[in-house]
Amino acid sequence: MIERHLAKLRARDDISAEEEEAIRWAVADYREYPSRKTIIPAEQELTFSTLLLSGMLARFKDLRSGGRQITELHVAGDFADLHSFTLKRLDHAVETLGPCKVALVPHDRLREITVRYPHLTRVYWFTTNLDAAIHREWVFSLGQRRAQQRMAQLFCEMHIKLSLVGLVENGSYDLPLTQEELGQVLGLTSVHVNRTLQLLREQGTVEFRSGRVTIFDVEQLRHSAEFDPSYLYLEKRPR
Amino acid sequence: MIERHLAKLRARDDISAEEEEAIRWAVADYREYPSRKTIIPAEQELTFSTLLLSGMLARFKDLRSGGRQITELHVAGDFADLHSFTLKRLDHAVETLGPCKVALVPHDRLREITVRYPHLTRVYWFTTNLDAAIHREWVFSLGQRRAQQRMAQLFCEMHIKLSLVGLVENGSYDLPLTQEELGQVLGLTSVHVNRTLQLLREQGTVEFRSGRVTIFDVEQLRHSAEFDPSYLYLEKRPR
DNA sequence: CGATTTTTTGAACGTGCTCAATTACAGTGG
DNA sequence: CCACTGTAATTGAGCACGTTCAAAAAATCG
Repeated sequence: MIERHLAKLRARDDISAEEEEAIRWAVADYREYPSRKTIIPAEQELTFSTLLLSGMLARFKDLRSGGRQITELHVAGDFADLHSFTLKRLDHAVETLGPCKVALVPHDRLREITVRYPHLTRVYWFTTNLDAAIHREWVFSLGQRRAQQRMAQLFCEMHIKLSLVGLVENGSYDLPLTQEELGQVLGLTSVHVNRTLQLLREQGTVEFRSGRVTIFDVEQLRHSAEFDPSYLYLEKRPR
Repeated sequence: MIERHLAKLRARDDISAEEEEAIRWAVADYREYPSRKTIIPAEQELTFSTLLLSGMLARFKDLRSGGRQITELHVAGDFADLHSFTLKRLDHAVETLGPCKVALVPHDRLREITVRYPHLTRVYWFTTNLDAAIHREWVFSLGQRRAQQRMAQLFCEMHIKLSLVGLVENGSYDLPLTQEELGQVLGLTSVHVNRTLQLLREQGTVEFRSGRVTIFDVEQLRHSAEFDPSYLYLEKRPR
């Protein structure tokens, strides 16, 4: 069940058999959720972290006056809230974007890992730092890129994240978002998302239809977004 | 020299005398830099992290086609790049916003801390997760708030961060940025920054002049930005 | 004091938003 | 199988926030 998670970790560093065993030991329970369900409310005291096994999750923050911003999209193999281990509560909520299976990892087992497995601790620390790097890229994107580039950048990012866990079939992958929600990721209205999607479609580089992205020309797409994957830290090295 | 750093840590959790000793041991060297100098270039292999003792630092990313986005502002007591310990290189650069004094902490000493001081490790892990929470708030702000709210939110955030290390004098603090750079933080042009500053000034809630922010009405300012400091995790509790 | 940077102002423009209506689509029950 | 319902996608028109370009005024620094 946690194979995708291990694949993600092993793409960045070696994980020993003993460490793998520790990870398996840390999982206390499994759970399934239906689509569009808030599985972690903001500000709530948490005693375990949630590891996504299949499906997709969104972290989001709401403005009292109506707006919603999605701050990260999680794919199978990601910890949705490993950071809740040190934060104890979250400044955002997490909801499912489709049916999801998750594994629950109690914080006291994570604490045990920090005591007994320093290297594994550093690897997990790395993964939260990777989330932060993705946040920075989104800050960059929202601040400096216009709608078209912004959307292209997102499609490139998801393409790589999903590739790592084997969920891309020749340039095509599931992204179970409505245009409204895509707008909540990109800081755009659904109307403008619709118009921007049409432009990209006409250019023939990428298409988004009924929750599925199809990239026709990766090079062109990356070029148009000035996409540089270095912030995804794809190289494997000792942490 | 590292008193401000300890103050910041101790605002969120207890740090024992032994842990304090470990932190002092971890500092290998001190350095000073002039204003407007890039002290950590992007993508470079790093073997130590930089702890800011005095002055202010900015993390930023450049777009090939010209734009620059500042992704975080660091104040005295912050580690500017503790995340480089696990990332090994950074996806952004760091520059001084005025004369700065820093302490250098070699990564191998941080590694030693992860082996010998699990609790201190969790505290440091927490601080990088706090950086990520600040990134999320910026993503939220750039995506959902308009210029005026966005600027108000930034002034509120810096007010709190600087308060924690005693650098606010009745609602007034140094923010050594030009309006151009403030625009690079907020995703706005310098022209619009100027006009937005005038609006805020006319409303009498806050003023920004020659690198210094003066807040006349904190409540009003927070209200106008829908500012909620929960993302700064100001409560002290065991990590 | 002169040189340079920063702030400020004006005017035209454009990207993206708002509001509102229409069309397409998916799921449901008869 | 089709009408019915609700959600999602699409289109249009007008508007506003923020940009661009350019110039002037003010502040800062040797």
